[in-house]
Amino acid sequence: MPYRQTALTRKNAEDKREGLLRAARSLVAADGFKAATVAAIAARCQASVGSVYSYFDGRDRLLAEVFRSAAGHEIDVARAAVAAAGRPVERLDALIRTFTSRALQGRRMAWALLFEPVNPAVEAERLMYRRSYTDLGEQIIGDGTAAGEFVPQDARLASAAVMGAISEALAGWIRPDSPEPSADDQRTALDGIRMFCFRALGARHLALSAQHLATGGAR
Amino acid sequence: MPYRQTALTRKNAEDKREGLLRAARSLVAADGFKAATVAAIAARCQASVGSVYSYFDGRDRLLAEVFRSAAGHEIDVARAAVAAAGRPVERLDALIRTFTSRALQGRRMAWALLFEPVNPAVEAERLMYRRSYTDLGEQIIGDGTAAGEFVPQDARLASAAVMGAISEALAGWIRPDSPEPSADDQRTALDGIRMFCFRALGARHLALSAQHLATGGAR
DNA sequence: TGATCAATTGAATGGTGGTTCACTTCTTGA
DNA sequence: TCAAGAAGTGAACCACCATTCAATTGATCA
Repeated sequence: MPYRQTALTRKNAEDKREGLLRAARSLVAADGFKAATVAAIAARCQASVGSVYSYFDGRDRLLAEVFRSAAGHEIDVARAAVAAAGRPVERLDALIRTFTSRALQGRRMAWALLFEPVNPAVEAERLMYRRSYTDLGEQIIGDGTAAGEFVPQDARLASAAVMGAISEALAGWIRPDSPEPSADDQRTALDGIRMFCFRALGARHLALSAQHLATGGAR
Repeated sequence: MPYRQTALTRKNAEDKREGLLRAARSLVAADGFKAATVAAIAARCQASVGSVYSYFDGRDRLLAEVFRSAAGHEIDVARAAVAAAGRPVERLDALIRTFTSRALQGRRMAWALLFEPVNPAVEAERLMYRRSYTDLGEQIIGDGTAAGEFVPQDARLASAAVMGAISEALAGWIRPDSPEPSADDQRTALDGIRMFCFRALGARHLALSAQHLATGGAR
Protein backbone atom coordinates (compact mmCIF):
# COMPACT_ATOMS: atom_id res chain seq x y z
CA MET A 1 0.00 0.00 0.00
CA PRO A 2 2.29 2.68 -1.25
CA TYR A 3 0.11 5.74 -0.66
CA ARG A 4 -0.42 5.69 3.04
CA GLN A 5 3.03 4.43 3.61
CA THR A 6 4.59 7.13 1.53
CA ALA A 7 2.49 9.74 3.23
CA LEU A 8 3.48 8.50 6.62
CA THR A 9 7.09 8.24 5.66
CA ARG A 10 7.05 11.74 4.26
CA LYS A 11 5.50 13.10 7.39
CA ASN A 12 7.98 11.36 9.62
CA ALA A 13 10.81 12.46 7.43
CA GLU A 14 9.58 16.03 7.59
CA ASP A 15 9.31 15.78 11.35
CA LYS A 16 12.78 14.44 11.65
CA ARG A 17 14.14 17.19 9.45
CA GLU A 18 12.38 19.75 11.59
CA GLY A 19 13.75 18.10 14.66
CA LEU A 20 17.28 18.36 13.39
CA LEU A 21 16.78 22.00 12.51
CA ARG A 22 15.33 22.71 15.91
CA ALA A 23 18.21 20.94 17.57
CA ALA A 24 20.72 22.92 15.56
CA ARG A 25 18.90 26.14 16.31
CA SER A 26 18.91 25.54 20.02
CA LEU A 27 22.62 24.76 19.94
CA VAL A 28 23.22 28.02 18.09
CA ALA A 29 21.06 29.96 20.52
CA ALA A 30 23.03 28.51 23.41
CA ASP A 31 26.59 28.66 22.12
CA GLY A 32 26.70 29.95 18.59
CA PHE A 33 27.13 28.20 15.27
CA LYS A 34 30.47 26.85 16.32
CA ALA A 35 28.76 24.59 18.81
CA ALA A 36 26.43 23.16 16.22
CA THR A 37 28.66 20.35 15.02
CA VAL A 38 27.05 17.58 13.05
CA ALA A 39 27.74 15.20 15.90
CA ALA A 40 26.11 17.50 18.45
CA ILE A 41 23.05 18.06 16.31
CA ALA A 42 22.60 14.35 15.74
CA ALA A 43 23.08 13.60 19.42
CA ARG A 44 20.29 16.00 20.40
CA CYS A 45 17.87 13.97 18.32
CA GLN A 46 19.25 10.61 19.32
CA ALA A 47 20.12 10.29 15.66
CA SER A 48 23.35 9.24 14.05
CA VAL A 49 25.80 11.50 12.33
CA GLY A 50 25.15 9.80 9.05
CA SER A 51 21.39 10.29 9.12
CA VAL A 52 21.86 14.04 9.12
CA TYR A 53 23.18 13.67 5.60
CA SER A 54 20.01 12.05 4.37
CA TYR A 55 18.11 15.19 5.32
CA PHE A 56 20.64 17.86 4.40
CA ASP A 57 23.24 18.37 1.73
CA GLY A 58 25.84 19.03 4.35
CA ARG A 59 26.51 21.04 7.43
CA ASP A 60 26.91 24.34 5.63
CA ARG A 61 23.48 24.09 4.06
CA LEU A 62 21.93 23.01 7.30
CA LEU A 63 23.37 25.97 9.15
CA ALA A 64 22.36 28.31 6.37
CA GLU A 65 18.82 27.05 6.78
CA VAL A 66 18.99 27.57 10.52
CA PHE A 67 20.25 31.08 9.94
CA ARG A 68 17.52 31.85 7.47
CA SER A 69 14.76 30.74 9.75
CA ALA A 70 16.12 32.49 12.82
CA ALA A 71 16.88 35.68 10.93
CA GLY A 72 13.59 35.54 9.10
CA HIS A 73 11.77 35.41 12.37
CA GLU A 74 13.61 38.45 13.65
CA ILE A 75 12.76 40.38 10.55
CA ASP A 76 9.13 39.37 10.81
CA VAL A 77 8.92 40.60 14.35
CA ALA A 78 10.57 43.87 13.42
CA ARG A 79 8.29 44.36 10.44
CA ALA A 80 5.23 43.70 12.55
CA ALA A 81 6.36 46.23 15.14
CA VAL A 82 6.99 48.78 12.43
CA ALA A 83 3.65 48.13 10.78
CA ALA A 84 1.87 48.69 14.08
CA ALA A 85 3.38 52.15 14.46
CA GLY A 86 2.11 55.36 12.93
CA ARG A 87 4.25 58.16 11.57
CA PRO A 88 7.77 57.51 10.26
CA VAL A 89 9.40 58.74 13.46
CA GLU A 90 7.37 56.25 15.41
CA ARG A 91 8.01 53.50 12.91
CA LEU A 92 11.72 54.04 13.16
CA ASP A 93 11.45 54.09 16.91
CA ALA A 94 9.67 50.76 16.77
CA LEU A 95 12.44 49.35 14.59
CA ILE A 96 15.18 50.50 16.91
CA ARG A 97 13.41 49.33 20.02
CA THR A 98 12.57 45.94 18.62
CA PHE A 99 16.01 45.30 17.25
CA THR A 100 17.80 46.46 20.36
CA SER A 101 15.66 44.83 22.97
CA ARG A 102 15.46 41.51 21.18
CA ALA A 103 19.22 41.48 20.76
CA LEU A 104 19.67 42.15 24.46
CA GLN A 105 17.20 39.39 25.19
CA GLY A 106 18.74 36.62 23.11
CA ARG A 107 22.29 37.82 23.23
CA ARG A 108 23.95 34.68 22.05
CA MET A 109 21.65 34.34 19.09
CA ALA A 110 21.99 38.02 18.28
CA TRP A 111 25.72 37.67 18.25
CA ALA A 112 25.51 34.61 16.05
CA LEU A 113 23.25 36.39 13.58
CA LEU A 114 25.15 39.65 13.55
CA PHE A 115 28.79 38.77 13.99
CA GLU A 116 29.81 35.14 14.29
CA PRO A 117 31.91 33.94 11.39
CA VAL A 118 30.60 30.67 10.00
CA ASN A 119 30.88 29.87 6.32
CA PRO A 120 30.16 31.44 2.93
CA ALA A 121 26.64 30.03 2.71
CA VAL A 122 25.74 31.62 6.03
CA GLU A 123 27.54 34.78 5.05
CA ALA A 124 25.26 35.03 2.04
CA GLU A 125 22.22 34.67 4.26
CA ARG A 126 23.59 37.26 6.61
CA LEU A 127 23.98 39.69 3.76
CA MET A 128 20.33 39.30 2.92
CA TYR A 129 19.39 39.58 6.57
CA ARG A 130 21.27 42.84 7.01
CA ARG A 131 19.87 44.02 3.73
CA SER A 132 16.33 43.38 4.93
CA TYR A 133 16.88 45.60 7.92
CA THR A 134 18.56 48.24 5.82
CA ASP A 135 15.70 48.14 3.32
CA LEU A 136 13.18 48.47 6.08
CA GLY A 137 15.05 51.42 7.52
CA GLU A 138 15.51 53.00 4.12
CA GLN A 139 11.80 52.82 3.47
CA ILE A 140 10.99 54.49 6.76
CA ILE A 141 13.64 57.15 6.41
CA GLY A 142 12.59 57.86 2.85
CA ASP A 143 8.98 58.33 3.97
CA GLY A 144 10.18 60.42 6.87
CA THR A 145 12.19 62.83 4.76
CA ALA A 146 9.32 63.07 2.29
CA ALA A 147 6.97 63.93 5.14
CA GLY A 148 9.42 66.47 6.50
CA GLU A 149 9.90 64.51 9.70
CA PHE A 150 13.55 63.94 8.92
CA VAL A 151 16.11 66.22 7.35
CA PRO A 152 16.71 65.56 3.62
CA GLN A 153 19.39 62.90 3.15
CA ASP A 154 20.44 59.74 1.36
CA ALA A 155 18.03 57.29 2.95
CA ARG A 156 20.04 54.23 2.02
CA LEU A 157 23.28 55.46 3.51
CA ALA A 158 21.49 56.77 6.57
CA SER A 159 19.78 53.45 7.11
CA ALA A 160 23.05 51.54 6.86
CA ALA A 161 24.68 53.97 9.25
CA VAL A 162 21.80 53.61 11.71
CA MET A 163 22.09 49.84 11.65
CA GLY A 164 25.83 50.13 12.11
CA ALA A 165 25.47 52.52 15.00
CA ILE A 166 23.04 50.20 16.74
CA SER A 167 25.13 47.09 16.12
CA GLU A 168 28.29 48.65 17.37
CA ALA A 169 26.63 50.16 20.39
CA LEU A 170 25.23 46.71 21.13
CA ALA A 171 28.41 44.81 20.33
CA GLY A 172 29.85 45.37 23.76
CA TRP A 173 26.77 43.90 25.40
CA ILE A 174 26.20 40.84 23.28
CA ARG A 175 29.80 39.70 22.81
CA PRO A 176 30.07 36.05 23.92
CA ASP A 177 32.09 36.67 27.06
CA SER A 178 30.54 39.94 28.18
CA PRO A 179 28.61 40.04 31.45
CA GLU A 180 24.83 40.18 31.37
CA PRO A 181 23.63 43.77 31.34
CA SER A 182 21.26 44.86 34.09
CA ALA A 183 17.78 46.06 33.19
CA ASP A 184 19.00 49.54 33.91
CA ASP A 185 21.99 49.19 31.60
CA GLN A 186 19.64 48.03 28.92
CA ARG A 187 17.35 50.99 29.29
CA THR A 188 20.22 53.44 29.26
CA ALA A 189 21.75 51.84 26.20
CA LEU A 190 18.47 51.76 24.34
CA ASP A 191 17.70 55.38 25.08
CA GLY A 192 21.17 56.52 24.14
CA ILE A 193 20.95 54.69 20.85
CA ARG A 194 17.53 56.12 20.09
CA MET A 195 18.60 59.66 20.78
CA PHE A 196 21.69 59.25 18.66
CA CYS A 197 19.75 57.91 15.70
CA PHE A 198 17.01 60.51 15.86
CA ARG A 199 19.54 63.30 16.00
CA ALA A 200 21.43 61.74 13.11
CA LEU A 201 18.30 61.76 11.01
CA GLY A 202 17.42 65.27 12.04
CA ALA A 203 14.10 64.16 13.51
CA ARG A 204 11.81 67.13 14.14
CA HIS A 205 9.88 65.61 16.99
CA LEU A 206 12.30 64.43 19.58
CA ALA A 207 9.51 65.23 22.00
CA LEU A 208 8.10 61.84 21.20
CA SER A 209 10.91 60.16 23.05
CA ALA A 210 10.73 62.28 26.18
CA GLN A 211 7.80 60.39 27.63
CA HIS A 212 9.78 57.16 27.50
CA LEU A 213 12.93 58.60 28.93
CA ALA A 214 12.79 57.82 32.61
CA THR A 215 16.50 58.06 33.27
CA GLY A 216 17.63 59.83 30.12
CA GLY A 217 20.43 58.87 27.73
CA ALA A 218 22.81 61.79 28.30
CA ARG A 219 25.03 61.89 31.29
CA MET B 1 85.20 35.75 19.25
CA PRO B 2 81.80 35.73 20.84
CA TYR B 3 80.96 39.43 20.91
CA ARG B 4 81.08 40.45 17.29
CA GLN B 5 79.60 37.17 16.25
CA THR B 6 76.72 37.43 18.62
CA ALA B 7 76.07 40.99 17.56
CA LEU B 8 76.07 40.02 13.92
CA THR B 9 73.88 37.05 14.56
CA ARG B 10 71.45 39.18 16.48
CA LYS B 11 71.26 41.73 13.74
CA ASN B 12 70.69 39.13 11.06
CA ALA B 13 68.14 37.42 13.20
CA GLU B 14 66.34 40.70 13.70
CA ASP B 15 66.39 41.33 9.97
CA LYS B 16 65.00 37.95 9.24
CA ARG B 17 62.27 38.38 11.76
CA GLU B 18 61.36 41.70 10.22
CA GLY B 19 61.38 40.11 6.81
CA LEU B 20 58.94 37.44 7.90
CA LEU B 21 56.67 40.04 9.42
CA ARG B 22 56.81 42.14 6.29
CA ALA B 23 56.04 39.10 4.17
CA ALA B 24 53.08 38.22 6.33
CA ARG B 25 51.84 41.78 6.26
CA SER B 26 51.94 41.97 2.51
CA LEU B 27 50.07 38.70 2.23
CA VAL B 28 47.42 40.06 4.57
CA ALA B 29 47.22 43.33 2.65
CA ALA B 30 46.71 41.38 -0.57
CA ASP B 31 44.33 38.62 0.51
CA GLY B 32 43.62 38.83 4.21
CA PHE B 33 44.91 36.83 7.13
CA LYS B 34 43.60 33.65 5.66
CA ALA B 35 46.19 33.84 2.92
CA ALA B 36 49.04 34.23 5.38
CA THR B 37 49.72 30.53 5.93
CA VAL B 38 53.03 29.64 7.49
CA ALA B 39 54.09 28.04 4.24
CA ALA B 40 53.26 31.14 2.21
CA ILE B 41 55.05 33.45 4.61
CA ALA B 42 58.16 31.29 4.56
CA ALA B 43 58.09 31.02 0.78
CA ARG B 44 58.07 34.82 0.42
CA CYS B 45 61.38 34.97 2.26
CA GLN B 46 62.91 31.91 0.63
CA ALA B 47 62.88 30.46 4.10
CA SER B 48 61.63 27.12 5.28
CA VAL B 49 58.47 26.47 7.22
CA GLY B 50 60.45 25.35 10.20
CA SER B 51 62.58 28.47 10.45
CA VAL B 52 59.47 30.56 11.07
CA TYR B 53 59.18 28.76 14.37
CA SER B 54 62.61 29.87 15.49
CA TYR B 55 61.46 33.47 15.24
CA PHE B 56 57.86 33.19 16.44
CA ASP B 57 55.99 31.17 19.00
CA GLY B 58 53.53 30.09 16.37
CA ARG B 59 51.33 31.39 13.64
CA ASP B 60 48.78 32.94 15.97
CA ARG B 61 51.37 35.08 17.68
CA LEU B 62 52.92 36.05 14.40
CA LEU B 63 49.60 37.20 13.01
CA ALA B 64 48.78 39.03 16.20
CA GLU B 65 52.04 40.91 15.80
CA VAL B 66 51.21 41.71 12.20
CA PHE B 67 47.82 42.96 13.29
CA ARG B 68 49.28 45.10 16.02
CA SER B 69 51.74 46.80 13.76
CA ALA B 70 49.29 47.42 10.95
CA ALA B 71 46.57 48.61 13.30
CA GLY B 72 49.02 50.66 15.30
CA HIS B 73 50.05 52.46 12.18
CA GLU B 74 46.46 53.27 11.31
CA ILE B 75 45.84 54.66 14.75
CA ASP B 76 48.99 56.74 14.58
CA VAL B 77 47.93 58.27 11.30
CA ALA B 78 44.48 59.01 12.67
CA ARG B 79 45.89 60.54 15.84
CA ALA B 80 48.25 62.72 13.86
CA ALA B 81 45.43 63.96 11.65
CA VAL B 82 43.32 64.70 14.71
CA ALA B 83 46.16 66.50 16.44
CA ALA B 84 46.70 68.71 13.40
CA ALA B 85 43.11 69.89 13.51
CA GLY B 86 41.72 72.67 15.66
CA ARG B 87 38.31 72.70 17.31
CA PRO B 88 36.53 69.47 18.26
CA VAL B 89 34.29 69.59 15.19
CA GLU B 90 37.33 69.78 13.00
CA ARG B 91 39.14 67.11 14.95
CA LEU B 92 36.21 64.77 14.53
CA ASP B 93 36.07 65.61 10.88
CA ALA B 94 39.73 64.72 10.57
CA LEU B 95 39.10 61.40 12.30
CA ILE B 96 36.22 60.49 10.03
CA ARG B 97 38.03 61.57 6.89
CA THR B 98 41.21 59.73 7.76
CA PHE B 99 39.48 56.55 8.78
CA THR B 100 37.18 56.49 5.78
CA SER B 101 39.62 57.42 3.08
CA ARG B 102 42.34 55.12 4.30
CA ALA B 103 39.90 52.25 4.47
CA LEU B 104 38.79 52.92 0.92
CA GLN B 105 42.43 53.07 -0.10
CA GLY B 106 43.61 49.78 1.37
CA ARG B 107 40.34 47.96 1.24
CA ARG B 108 41.64 44.49 1.77
CA MET B 109 43.68 45.51 4.77
CA ALA B 110 40.80 47.52 6.17
CA TRP B 111 38.58 44.53 5.90
CA ALA B 112 41.18 42.33 7.56
CA LEU B 113 41.57 44.78 10.44
CA LEU B 114 37.88 45.47 10.89
CA PHE B 115 36.09 42.28 10.09
CA GLU B 116 38.07 39.20 9.11
CA PRO B 117 37.82 36.38 11.61
CA VAL B 118 41.23 35.04 12.53
CA ASN B 119 41.94 33.69 16.00
CA PRO B 120 41.55 34.70 19.63
CA ALA B 121 44.95 36.38 19.82
CA VAL B 122 44.10 38.61 16.90
CA GLU B 123 40.63 39.15 18.27
CA ALA B 124 42.20 40.53 21.42
CA GLU B 125 44.31 42.93 19.37
CA ARG B 126 41.26 43.96 17.41
CA LEU B 127 39.42 44.78 20.59
CA MET B 128 42.21 47.12 21.57
CA TYR B 129 42.33 48.58 18.10
CA ARG B 130 38.62 49.36 18.06
CA ARG B 131 38.91 50.66 21.57
CA SER B 132 41.65 53.06 20.52
CA TYR B 133 39.40 54.58 17.91
CA THR B 134 36.49 54.72 20.31
CA ASP B 135 38.66 56.36 22.94
CA LEU B 136 39.90 58.89 20.46
CA GLY B 137 36.35 59.67 19.39
CA GLU B 138 35.13 59.79 22.97
CA GLN B 139 37.79 62.31 23.85
CA ILE B 140 36.86 64.55 20.96
CA ILE B 141 33.14 64.27 21.54
CA GLY B 142 33.60 64.93 25.23
CA ASP B 143 35.59 68.07 24.47
CA GLY B 144 33.02 69.05 21.89
CA THR B 145 30.06 68.79 24.22
CA ALA B 146 31.99 70.66 26.91
CA ALA B 147 32.73 73.41 24.40
CA GLY B 148 29.12 73.51 23.32
CA GLU B 149 29.99 72.39 19.81
CA PHE B 150 28.01 69.18 20.24
CA VAL B 151 24.74 68.56 21.97
CA PRO B 152 25.08 67.06 25.49
CA GLN B 153 25.28 63.27 25.31
CA ASP B 154 27.04 60.13 26.46
CA ALA B 155 30.36 60.57 24.68
CA ARG B 156 31.32 56.92 24.92
CA LEU B 157 28.11 55.60 23.44
CA ALA B 158 28.14 58.28 20.77
CA SER B 159 31.70 57.44 19.81
CA ALA B 160 30.91 53.75 19.50
CA ALA B 161 27.85 54.55 17.45
CA VAL B 162 29.86 56.83 15.18
CA MET B 163 32.45 54.13 14.59
CA GLY B 164 29.69 51.65 13.91
CA ALA B 165 27.95 53.96 11.49
CA ILE B 166 31.18 54.51 9.58
CA SER B 167 32.10 50.83 9.53
CA GLU B 168 28.70 49.73 8.34
CA ALA B 169 28.51 52.43 5.72
CA LEU B 170 31.94 51.31 4.54
CA ALA B 171 31.27 47.59 4.82
CA GLY B 172 29.66 47.41 1.42
CA TRP B 173 32.69 48.97 -0.21
CA ILE B 174 35.48 47.08 1.44
CA ARG B 175 33.95 43.60 1.47
CA PRO B 176 36.38 41.17 -0.23
CA ASP B 177 34.34 40.60 -3.36
CA SER B 178 32.86 44.05 -3.79
CA PRO B 179 33.78 46.09 -6.89
CA GLU B 180 36.23 48.95 -6.54
CA PRO B 181 34.38 52.19 -5.83
CA SER B 182 34.96 55.10 -8.20
CA ALA B 183 36.47 58.32 -6.90
CA ASP B 184 33.03 59.80 -7.11
CA ASP B 185 31.48 57.01 -5.10
CA GLN B 186 34.12 57.53 -2.50
CA ARG B 187 33.45 61.25 -2.23
CA THR B 188 29.72 60.73 -1.99
CA ALA B 189 30.10 58.06 0.66
CA LEU B 190 32.52 60.14 2.69
CA ASP B 191 30.32 63.20 2.62
CA GLY B 192 27.22 61.24 3.48
CA ILE B 193 28.96 59.67 6.44
CA ARG B 194 30.25 63.01 7.66
CA MET B 195 26.88 64.66 7.49
CA PHE B 196 25.28 61.77 9.29
CA CYS B 197 27.77 61.83 12.11
CA PHE B 198 27.69 65.57 12.58
CA ARG B 199 23.94 65.57 12.73
CA ALA B 200 24.03 62.67 15.17
CA LEU B 201 26.27 64.63 17.48
CA GLY B 202 24.19 67.74 17.11
CA ALA B 203 27.13 69.71 15.74
CA ARG B 204 26.40 73.43 15.78
CA HIS B 205 28.59 74.36 12.84
CA LEU B 206 27.64 72.20 9.93
CA ALA B 207 28.73 75.19 7.86
CA LEU B 208 32.25 73.86 8.16
CA SER B 209 31.40 70.98 5.90
CA ALA B 210 29.65 72.98 3.23
CA GLN B 211 32.84 74.18 1.60
CA HIS B 212 33.96 70.59 1.05
CA LEU B 213 30.68 69.42 -0.33
CA ALA B 214 30.99 69.68 -4.07
CA THR B 215 28.31 67.14 -4.90
CA GLY B 216 26.47 67.02 -1.60
CA GLY B 217 25.53 63.99 0.46
CA ALA B 218 21.76 64.10 0.06
CA ARG B 219 20.15 62.87 -3.09
C1' DT C 1 91.57 19.80 9.18
C1' DG C 2 88.37 18.81 12.56
C1' DA C 3 85.37 19.83 16.52
C1' DT C 4 81.38 22.45 17.98
C1' DC C 5 77.27 24.63 17.90
C1' DA C 6 73.74 27.67 15.92
C1' DA C 7 70.66 27.99 12.12
C1' DT C 8 67.97 25.81 8.71
C1' DT C 9 65.37 22.32 6.45
C1' DG C 10 61.02 19.89 5.06
C1' DA C 11 58.94 15.41 5.50
C1' DA C 12 56.35 13.40 8.98
C1' DT C 13 53.04 14.15 12.67
C1' DG C 14 48.76 15.59 14.86
C1' DG C 15 44.25 17.55 15.80
C1' DT C 16 39.87 18.83 14.19
C1' DG C 17 35.58 17.89 12.33
C1' DG C 18 32.99 17.25 8.04
C1' DT C 19 31.76 13.44 4.89
C1' DT C 20 31.20 8.74 3.16
C1' DC C 21 29.48 4.10 2.69
C1' DA C 22 29.24 -0.87 3.69
C1' DC C 23 26.52 -2.86 6.94
C1' DT C 24 22.50 -3.38 10.20
C1' DT C 25 17.81 -2.54 11.62
C1' DC C 26 13.08 -1.57 10.81
C1' DT C 27 8.73 -1.40 8.19
C1' DT C 28 5.49 -2.98 5.06
C1' DG C 29 2.70 -5.97 2.22
C1' DA C 30 1.96 -10.58 0.52
C1' DT D 1 7.05 -15.66 8.06
C1' DC D 2 9.60 -13.64 4.51
C1' DA D 3 11.29 -10.75 0.76
C1' DA D 4 12.48 -6.00 -0.42
C1' DG D 5 13.73 -1.72 0.21
C1' DA D 6 13.85 2.38 3.08
C1' DA D 7 16.10 4.37 7.00
C1' DG D 8 19.66 4.55 10.19
C1' DT D 9 24.40 3.68 11.89
C1' DG D 10 29.16 5.03 13.11
C1' DA D 11 33.86 3.77 12.20
C1' DA D 12 36.89 4.92 8.68
C1' DC D 13 38.28 8.45 5.59
C1' DC D 14 39.82 12.82 4.01
C1' DA D 15 41.40 17.58 3.69
C1' DC D 16 43.64 21.15 5.62
C1' DC D 17 47.32 23.30 8.04
C1' DA D 18 49.94 24.21 12.02
C1' DT D 19 53.62 22.20 14.41
C1' DT D 20 57.65 19.27 15.37
C1' DC D 21 62.23 17.33 15.13
C1' DA D 22 65.97 14.39 13.39
C1' DA D 23 69.09 15.31 9.95
C1' DT D 24 71.81 18.69 7.34
C1' DT D 25 74.24 22.83 6.45
C1' DG D 26 77.33 26.51 7.47
C1' DA D 27 80.17 29.38 10.23
C1' DT D 28 83.79 29.86 13.81
C1' DC D 29 87.86 28.79 16.07
C1' DA D 30 91.69 25.70 17.98
